[in-house]
Amino acid sequence: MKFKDAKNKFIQTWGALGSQWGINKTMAQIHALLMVSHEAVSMEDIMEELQISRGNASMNLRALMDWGIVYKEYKAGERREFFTAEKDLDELAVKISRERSKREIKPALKVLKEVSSITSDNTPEEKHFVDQTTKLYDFVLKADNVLDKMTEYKDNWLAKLVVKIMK
Amino acid sequence: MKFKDAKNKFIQTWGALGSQWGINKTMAQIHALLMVSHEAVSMEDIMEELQISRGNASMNLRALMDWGIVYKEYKAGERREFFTAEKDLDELAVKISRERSKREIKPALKVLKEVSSITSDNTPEEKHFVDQTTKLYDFVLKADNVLDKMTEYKDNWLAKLVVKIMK
DNA sequence: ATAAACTTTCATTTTTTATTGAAAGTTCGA
DNA sequence: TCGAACTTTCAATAAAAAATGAAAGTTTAT
Repeated sequence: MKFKDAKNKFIQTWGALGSQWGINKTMAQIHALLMVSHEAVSMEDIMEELQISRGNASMNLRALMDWGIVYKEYKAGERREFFTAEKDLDELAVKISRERSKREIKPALKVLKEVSSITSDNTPEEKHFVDQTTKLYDFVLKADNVLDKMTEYKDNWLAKLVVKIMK
Repeated sequence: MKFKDAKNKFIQTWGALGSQWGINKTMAQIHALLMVSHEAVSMEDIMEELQISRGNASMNLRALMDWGIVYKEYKAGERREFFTAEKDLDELAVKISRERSKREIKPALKVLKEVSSITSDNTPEEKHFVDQTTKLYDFVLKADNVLDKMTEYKDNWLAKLVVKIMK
């Protein structure tokens, strides 16, 4: 396979993977493109390479920057802006985890806590509801914490996590 | 909050969370409904409770069964089928992880391996591409394995994982 | 073997989500 | 302070995904 084909295949695959995980295809593709780009890329070049409109490029770049995984870069003597992706994969994992936790998990936890706190009439149905949502709350909270620690400690996560949990 | 409201809120929230993670809303809602249902529920009741069509219910129940997290149940003397969800959250996590790995991660890994194996002309651009995709392959492979072990060992995952990795 | 009771399928329609592109906004140099 | 070079916004449009519902399929009791 030639470089150009490989690059394209990578971008397409990353885009498809993104969709399956609730990230829009173009956003994932831009990210893919920047990840494997040696140097910062201009918006014009992103539009050209991915065959997308200016507005689409602008909005998705903004979203990626909001996620903290793409950065603007300025080149001396150049008016336009260039973009690079976070290329350190540990760092990338940390940022994605943090954002998803903040945006999705934490709000879900809040609701779980709320709904599991109804004062039950103690019909078997209600008891089961309270029991199940309470378990779910505990489970999600625990998972969220583990993920938080794992990413916080990066490479070292296993050792440090053991210490943290043991003590 | 009353039971009915709490139940509804839970179903809506679970559905929204599903969408954000690439699972269709109705599928997640049916799953939510079954999770907090004391007893197995008929298709008719699911349709009624979620206000969805027969076709929709049928297709999403099928999908949930394909994921291995919803089961058919037959009641003595009843013609129609009833459905229940996997309620053990560890088991649920295992099944979801396994399926996502099989359906999404493994195919992505295959592509990553493929594109990182191009014979580079050694332009800096190509070198960076190969380098980055190789790192990504290693990273995803490692993450996939950790998740696999974590879910395989369930409760005990930390202790066993330490043993596994140490030796 | 038939029909009632139920489920699945899938072409069509609806809803949701993403994209476009042109107008408005911004920044910078002269 | 003007205008060129660039970016952002957002109403309109397009594309993708999900839902409908009626016909076809299946199962079971008689």
